[in-house]
Amino acid sequence: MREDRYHHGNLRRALLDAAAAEIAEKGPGAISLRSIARRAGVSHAAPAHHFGDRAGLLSAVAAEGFRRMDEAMVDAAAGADDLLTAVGRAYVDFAVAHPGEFAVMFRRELLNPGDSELAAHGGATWQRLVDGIAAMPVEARGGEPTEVVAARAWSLVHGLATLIINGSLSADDELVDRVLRGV
Amino acid sequence: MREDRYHHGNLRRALLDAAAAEIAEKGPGAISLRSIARRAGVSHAAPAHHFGDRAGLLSAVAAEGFRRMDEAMVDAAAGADDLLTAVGRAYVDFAVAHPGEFAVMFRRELLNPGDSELAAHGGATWQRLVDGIAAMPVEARGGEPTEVVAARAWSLVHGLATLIINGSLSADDELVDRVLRGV
DNA sequence: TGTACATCAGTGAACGCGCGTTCACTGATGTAC
DNA sequence: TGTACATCAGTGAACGCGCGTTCACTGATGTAC
Repeated sequence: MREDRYHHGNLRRALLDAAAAEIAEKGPGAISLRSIARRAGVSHAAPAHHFGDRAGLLSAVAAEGFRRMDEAMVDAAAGADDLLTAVGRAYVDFAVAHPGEFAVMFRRELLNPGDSELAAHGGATWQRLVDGIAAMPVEARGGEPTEVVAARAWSLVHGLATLIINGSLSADDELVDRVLRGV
Repeated sequence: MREDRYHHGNLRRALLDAAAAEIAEKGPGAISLRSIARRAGVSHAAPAHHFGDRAGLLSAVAAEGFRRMDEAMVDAAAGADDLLTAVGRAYVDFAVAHPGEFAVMFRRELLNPGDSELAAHGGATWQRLVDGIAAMPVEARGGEPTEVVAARAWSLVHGLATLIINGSLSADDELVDRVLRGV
């Protein structure tokens, strides 16, 4: 695909990638429509065609993040013997591998409240977690209610991912495994 | 204390409070030296006297956050029977009560790398956690190494606090308690 | 196969705005004598 | 107690810059005939 054509051909995709990379490098605050246009090598007005405004762009980044993370978790769950650990591991791995997306996925104040794609994907992940735990035998979850086990599992993986990304904890594979397994 | 004097008397304090409130409302990205000057009711150039620039202001907010959180955790530890839960609870409670400070404390890209006060306070909290766990009897931590237990405890409280603040989990007192206790 | 036309993606100049920074200043405070 | 002076905290006008947004435009593509 030529790079210097008038019609880019896949500009939306290129802008999303540029945005994720920029966020990963400098945080969501440093991003602007103009900065990602520069990064993608197009005119400063082009991003508005695809996303409308900053919130629209970030919402698209977040929605794609949810979609991909959900996908990774479903893949990890397929055929795993320790389901909760496998899915948790997929959560942490995705976040560490895609820090740009992860950095905006849970930042409501940066996103479009009405974005339907975002709402759909965001809710699905939590529901999948709750369903998985509800399906576990009662003794496997120490007799605790689903809600408590789910909140604890989510908190653990979310905190671990966050602390690794911001450099507070090392990304060491074995440490991650032991932290998740021991619960 | 008069409010309309030429010399404010406690402007640094007032600016820090204004910054924390503004961050809690709109996130760290929305903050500027000018916006907190407006909020504090002083001229737009005044904040530069105290903090130099944006990073200096946010570093001061973060440093004070660490100092206060550390204080709260020390208080909680005094005389608690279940030390880890009490300290973890203090961590979550502080974060939920001070979302503005918490939102910048772990965001290295927003802070001054060389800020000595910040470095001192940031390291102290983690060290206190590690020391506390190292002092626990081996059987109380399931024979796991201090490092793993500490990383898990930190991940859990950090994730729980983050998810409550961004609205993903409810701030319900009993849920928090059960999530922390059951580990 | 060719031609005409509608549609769409991206351009580039222009605008007004809030920002950080600079700088000469003014008002208040503290200290020396 | 009074006076002079240094220091410090905060002011307000001015600047250049990057931003989002608008808008008339141009170039490419797809479709009807």
